[in-house]
Amino acid sequence: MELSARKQKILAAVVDLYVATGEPVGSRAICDALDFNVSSATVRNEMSSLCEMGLLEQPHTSAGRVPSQKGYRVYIDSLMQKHPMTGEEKRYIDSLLLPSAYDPDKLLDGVARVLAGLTRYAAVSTTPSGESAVIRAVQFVQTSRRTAMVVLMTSAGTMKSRVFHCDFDITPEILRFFFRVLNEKLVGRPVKSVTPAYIQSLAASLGEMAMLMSSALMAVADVAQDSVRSGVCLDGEINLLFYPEFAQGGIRRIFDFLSRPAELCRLLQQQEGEMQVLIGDETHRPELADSSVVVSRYAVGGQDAGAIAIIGPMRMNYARIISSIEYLSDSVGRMLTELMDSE
Amino acid sequence: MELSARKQKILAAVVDLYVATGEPVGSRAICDALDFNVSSATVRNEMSSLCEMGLLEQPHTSAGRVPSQKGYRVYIDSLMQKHPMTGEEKRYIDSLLLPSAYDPDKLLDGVARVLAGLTRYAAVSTTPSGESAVIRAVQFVQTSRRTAMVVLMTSAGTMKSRVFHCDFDITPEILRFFFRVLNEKLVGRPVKSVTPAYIQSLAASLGEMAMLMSSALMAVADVAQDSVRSGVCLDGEINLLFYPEFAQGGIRRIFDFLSRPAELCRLLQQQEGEMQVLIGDETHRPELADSSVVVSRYAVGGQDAGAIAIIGPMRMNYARIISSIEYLSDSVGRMLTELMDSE
DNA sequence: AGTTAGCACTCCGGATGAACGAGTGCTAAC
DNA sequence: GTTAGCACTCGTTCATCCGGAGTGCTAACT
Repeated sequence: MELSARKQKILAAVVDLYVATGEPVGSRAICDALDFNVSSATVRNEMSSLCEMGLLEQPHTSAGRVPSQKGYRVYIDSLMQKHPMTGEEKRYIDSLLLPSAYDPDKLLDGVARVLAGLTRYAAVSTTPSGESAVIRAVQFVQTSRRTAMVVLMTSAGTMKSRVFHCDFDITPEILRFFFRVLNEKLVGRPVKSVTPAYIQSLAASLGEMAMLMSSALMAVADVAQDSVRSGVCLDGEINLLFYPEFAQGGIRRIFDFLSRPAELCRLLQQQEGEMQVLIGDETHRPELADSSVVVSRYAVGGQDAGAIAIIGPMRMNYARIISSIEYLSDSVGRMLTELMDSE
Repeated sequence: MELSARKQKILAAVVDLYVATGEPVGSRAICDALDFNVSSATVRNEMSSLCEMGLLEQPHTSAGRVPSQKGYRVYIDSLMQKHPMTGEEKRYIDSLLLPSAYDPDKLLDGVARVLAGLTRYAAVSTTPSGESAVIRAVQFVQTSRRTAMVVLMTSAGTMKSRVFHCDFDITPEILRFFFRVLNEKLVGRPVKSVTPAYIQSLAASLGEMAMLMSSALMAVADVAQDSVRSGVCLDGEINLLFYPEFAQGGIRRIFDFLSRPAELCRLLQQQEGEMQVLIGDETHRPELADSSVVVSRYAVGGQDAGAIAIIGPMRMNYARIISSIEYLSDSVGRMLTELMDSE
C-alpha cells in the first residue's frame, strides 16, 4: 500500500508538529505549516484516510490527530529527514570522550553520560562483552600484607581487577608463583571458558598448591566472569521526569525497569543490525509500552561488541536522536578498536 | 517550656499516626489510638495548645493536625521510642555486606544499596576520605604493549587504580624503574600533598627522565587526587517516587539535587557528631525543604572517615531509620578498621 | 473527480455551585 | 479540669453548564 506524496507530507508534518508541541495536531495547523495550496477541509479528508490506515489516531472525536505507533514506524522508515551532525558538534563530543578512552568501562560510562546530556533522554550503554575474547594476561599486585589484586586483560581490550584476601602473609615469591601458574594455564584461553567449574578442575590439578591459591583462584574466576558479562551504564533517568507523558504515574514502571540491569542488558543485546528503533510495543516490554528505544550496536575490530541506546517517550525527536547515537556508536567503536590495536 | 506528660503523649501519637497514614490526624483518632480516658474535646484543647506552641500545624481550618518541623524535632529529641534491631536483622545485614568488605569502594556502594533496600528511601554513602592518609605503596602493572595501570594504596586502606598510555613500548625494566622512583619519593607522604603542583616539581627533579614518565606521573597525580576525595554512592532514588508528598512536581528538584555528587558530598561531610537528623529547613538546602536527612558518620581506626545517610520525605519513620543507619554505620566502621588493621 | 465552504455535532476543559462530611472551636453544664 | 453538644469552616465530590477547538458531512464549485 503506497502513500500518495501528499499523504506522506501530511503524516510527516503531523509527526514533526506533535513531537515539537506535544499536542494533537489539527488540520488547520497542518495547512499553516505546509505550504500546499489546499484548504483545511482537504487536509481533513486526507487525515481521515490516514486514520483509517492506522497511521494516525484521534485521542477523542473532536481533537486533532496524533501519530500512531505504526505512523511513527512509517515516518522513521521512509519519511524522516536525517539531521547530520556538524563537524563542530562532532569535535565537541570527541573532546568529552577522549579523556576516558583508555579504559573501556570508563569510556562507556562516559558515553552514557554524554548521550544523556545531548539528547535529554535516558541513555544506556553496555561495555564490550568478552564473549569471544581470550585471556591475554593475568597480573598480580600486592595491596597489603594479606591482600592482593588480580588484573585480567583480554583480547577485547578490557581489563578488570579484583582484590582478594589470603590467610597468610603474601610475599613477592608467592605472587610470582601465582603469576607463573596462571599465565601458563590461562593465557590464550577463551575468557568464557574460565568458569568456576574449570577453576575447580584447575585447582585439582595443582595438588597441594591448590590450598594456597584457593582465594586467588576464586578471584580469577570472578574476574573472568566479570569480563564476559557486559556491564550496563545508565544515565539521565532524571530527564524523563520532564516529559509530560510520564509526569504522573507511568514513570515508576519505567524507573523500575531501568533499575534492573539484567533486563536492560538483555533488551540491548538482543537487537541486531547497526541501528534499531523500537517503538512502544515493539520493545516487547510492557513497562515500555509508551516509550521508544533507539539502539545502536558498536563493533570493535570489526566484531559486534556492545550497544548504546536511549530510552524516551514515544513522542521523541527521532531524527536528532538517531544521528547523535549513530555518531557516538561509531566513535566508541573507533576508540575501542584503536585501544585494542595498541594491543 | 516543658510539655505536660499528656501533651507529650499526644504529640507522639500525632507523629506516629501521621507517619503511618500520611493524613492529618484528628482528635478522634488520637483518642482511639491512645488509651487515655479523655474525650476528643479534651484532646482538641491540648492539640490547639500544641498548635500555638508551633509543634503542630493545621493544613486548613477544618482538617486534622500535622506535625510541624519543630514538632518532629521535639519528637526526635525526646519522645521517640528507639526501635533496636534484632540479632537476626543484624546478621542478615552483615551477610549482605561481607562479600564486598575487602574493598572500601565496593563496601560503601553495597551499604548504599542495602540501606536503600532496608529503608525504602534514597540512601547515600561516602567512601572513606584519604584526608589524613599517607601513601603506603605505588604499584605498576602492564596492561598492554603501551598501557599500564598504576595502583595506589593508602594507610586508610583504600586502593585506587588508573590506566595510562605511553608513546613507547613499555618493558618490565621501565615499570621497575617507575616503581623504584615513585615508591622512593612517595611512600610515607600524605596523599593530600601529591598535587599536580608537587608532581610537577617532582618531574623537574627527574631531569630527562621526566619525559619518559610524564604520563605515569599524571596518572599518579590523578589517582592520588581520587584517593583524597570521598566518592559518593547513591541508591534507591526510585523509592522516593512512591511517597505521595513527592508525587507530582517536587520530586524533580530533589532528583536534581541528588544528581550533583559534589553537593551531596558536601551535605554529608559538613555534619558533625555521630548521628544527625536534619529536618526540612535544617538541611539548609531549598531543594530539601520538604525532606529530611538522617546522617551518621563512621570512623575507621578511631578517626572520622565518611558518612552514610538516607534522604526521604519529612514524614518519615525516624525511629526505624535511625536504628538501621546506626547499625550500618557501626558495621562499616568495624569492617574498614579490620581491613586497615590487616595492614 | 477532486476541492472547498459552510455548518451541525462532539467532546474536552474549566468554571460554578450544591451537598456532604470531617474536624474544629466555643459554650455551657458536669 | 473535663465533657457533651452544636454551629461553623473548609476541602472534596459531583452534577451542570458553557466555550472552543476540531471534526465529518453535505452541497456547491472548478
